[in-house]
Amino acid sequence: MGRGKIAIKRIENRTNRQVTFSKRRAGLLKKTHELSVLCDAHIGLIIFSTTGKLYQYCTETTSMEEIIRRYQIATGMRISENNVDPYDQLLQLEHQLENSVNKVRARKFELLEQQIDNLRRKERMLEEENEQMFRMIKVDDDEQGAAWKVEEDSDQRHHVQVLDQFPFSGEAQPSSVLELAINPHHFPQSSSFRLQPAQPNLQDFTLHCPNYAIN
Amino acid sequence: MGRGKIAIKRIENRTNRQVTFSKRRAGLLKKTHELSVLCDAHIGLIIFSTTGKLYQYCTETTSMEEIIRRYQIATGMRISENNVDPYDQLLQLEHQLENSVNKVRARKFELLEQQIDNLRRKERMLEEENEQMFRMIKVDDDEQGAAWKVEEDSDQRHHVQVLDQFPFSGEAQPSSVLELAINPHHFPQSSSFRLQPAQPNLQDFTLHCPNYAIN
DNA sequence: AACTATTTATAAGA
DNA sequence: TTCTTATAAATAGTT
Repeated sequence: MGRGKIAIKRIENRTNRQVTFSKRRAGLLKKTHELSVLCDAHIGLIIFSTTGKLYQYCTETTSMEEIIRRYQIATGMRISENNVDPYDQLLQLEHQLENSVNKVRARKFELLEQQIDNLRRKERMLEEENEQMFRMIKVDDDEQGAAWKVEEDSDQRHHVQVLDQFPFSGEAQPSSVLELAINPHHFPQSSSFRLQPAQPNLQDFTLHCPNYAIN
Repeated sequence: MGRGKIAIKRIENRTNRQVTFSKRRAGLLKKTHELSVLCDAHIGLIIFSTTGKLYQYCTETTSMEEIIRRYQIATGMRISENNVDPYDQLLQLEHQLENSVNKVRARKFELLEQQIDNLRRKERMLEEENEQMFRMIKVDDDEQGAAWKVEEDSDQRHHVQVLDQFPFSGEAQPSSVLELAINPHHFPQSSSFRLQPAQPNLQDFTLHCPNYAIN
């Protein structure tokens, strides 16, 4: 329609394209409006020019938001599929943060459990030590008049020192909380306390002092 | 354009309207496509018929999602304004769940801290008890030949029993994890262990056995 | 932006 | 619906 017929393909002449865009855009908006009014249809038309400028038409009795919402419902379009730039980036960031927080939490929990384990072990040790001493006292009571001798070169408070040196794994805190997420094995299990040092000492002590007396 | 001219107002004749809708809809889609191709524009066209049927056109090199996203960015259309029904409900649910999870986590952490506190207290008690007994043995060693007498009616293992009875606050588990969020004071602090029972017993024991001897 | 020859769209009828 | 066709409308190229 015009002085000549044109093929439907991109107009390479810049000015020509711009002019045609203006004319046809107006025509399209007019026809959109006519269809909307004549046929009582809800129409949304969004046009972005090559330069990025926005032109739109929307049926009077509704809004573009309403039409988009209806469109999304009708097509089952997922919320995340639009707003990719600002929303998806936030979503990704959220996931990353969540991931980090979970790692921190897991590590924190691990440390607490280690602490509890260490305390439990220490407790058991102290109880056994305690009981052994009570047994010693009891035996002495039974074997009236018997006595023992503490070797002078043995350190009577060795057991206390051992406990004080107790290298509680997990009780030392990492310099930064973020390290927990970055290096979840900040405190390797191999550095955990081992029971051996304390018990043999107590055993030794007991073996070397087999006899004692209470008056 | 046609045999006669028509006014741009809703076509009341149902059949006529339907026919016009079909014809003009096709024309609009064609013209939309032509504008898009000729002028290299990004166009999205959404049409809902009176009966609610969806027709759409979208420039080939893009997607309706992309156009809607661009439109939302260009107009500053807020995300929450569309998808109010399904999205906001999910958002609220998410917030509620998050809130509950945080309460559960807080309560869990509280329980762990209580456990650690209890173990610490028990540890301190055992160490003191232990040290006292060592002091007794040491004194005996210094006062060579001296002896003590354990009263037969006192329970030598009382200290162990006290520890076994230790009512660790927080170690009993609530029946359901959800209870933690609902009732954060499931285990009141008032039911926590108190130190008094153990120490006096040991003091008593020590006082009653001031003298002992080691051979 | 206005003009206008032509093409295209479509209203009404079949 | 679809086809036909007279006619209205749109618009390409020109000014």
